[in-house]
Amino acid sequence: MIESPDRTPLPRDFFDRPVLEVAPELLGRILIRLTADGPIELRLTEVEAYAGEVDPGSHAYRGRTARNAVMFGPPGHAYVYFTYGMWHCLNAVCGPEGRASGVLLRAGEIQVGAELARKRRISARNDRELAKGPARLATALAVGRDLNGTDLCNGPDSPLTLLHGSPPDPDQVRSGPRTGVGGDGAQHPWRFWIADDPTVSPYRAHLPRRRST
DNA sequence: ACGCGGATGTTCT
DNA sequence: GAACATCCGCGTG
Repeated sequence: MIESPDRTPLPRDFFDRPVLEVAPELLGRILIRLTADGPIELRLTEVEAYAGEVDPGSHAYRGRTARNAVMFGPPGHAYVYFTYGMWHCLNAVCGPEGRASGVLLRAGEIQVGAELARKRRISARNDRELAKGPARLATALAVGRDLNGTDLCNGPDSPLTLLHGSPPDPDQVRSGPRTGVGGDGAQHPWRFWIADDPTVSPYRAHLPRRRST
């Protein structure tokens, strides 16, 4: 028997908990993005936890700024940031309010609207690569800074919503060091993914870039 | 398969 | 002025 996925939205209470509890439980959840051309739905397969002001890897480590303000607000909202001059990444803010923690949504499987995602991800060589990586995920789902602060718990009429979906068996959840995080934030195994899932992005260690001229 | 450098612009020191 | 929660294309093996 296959149980059909639960298509009700995750309640705010789900996010209003310590981020290390929430992050692994986001695996298997359904992210719905409503675009003008139609809906895109993605099943989350890889996430990373960022623990706020106590976490050297977090954008909130040095306190509140204009960019990270949403992380300091109520849980269950989208924190979208722009990086490397080209890319956007999407987080789900967790609780309690003021803790400035969040979960980076790193990868997933596009289940609905793949034809829409392909238009934005021309370089993807197959559908498994459409959302294999945090910036690819945001690109595939047309997530930009305009969605920063969006309430993820509003229901399916919202531009961005997280549904209960079908969490994997706990035996299938893996964890390891976060990708692209260096320094004192590198050691914690705060990256979570579904075992053997082909849409999970490859691990890359943090590389200090040599400065060019 | 894997490693490297360039792209690009916002944010913070 | 440097770093950046990244990705892509091209080189080598």
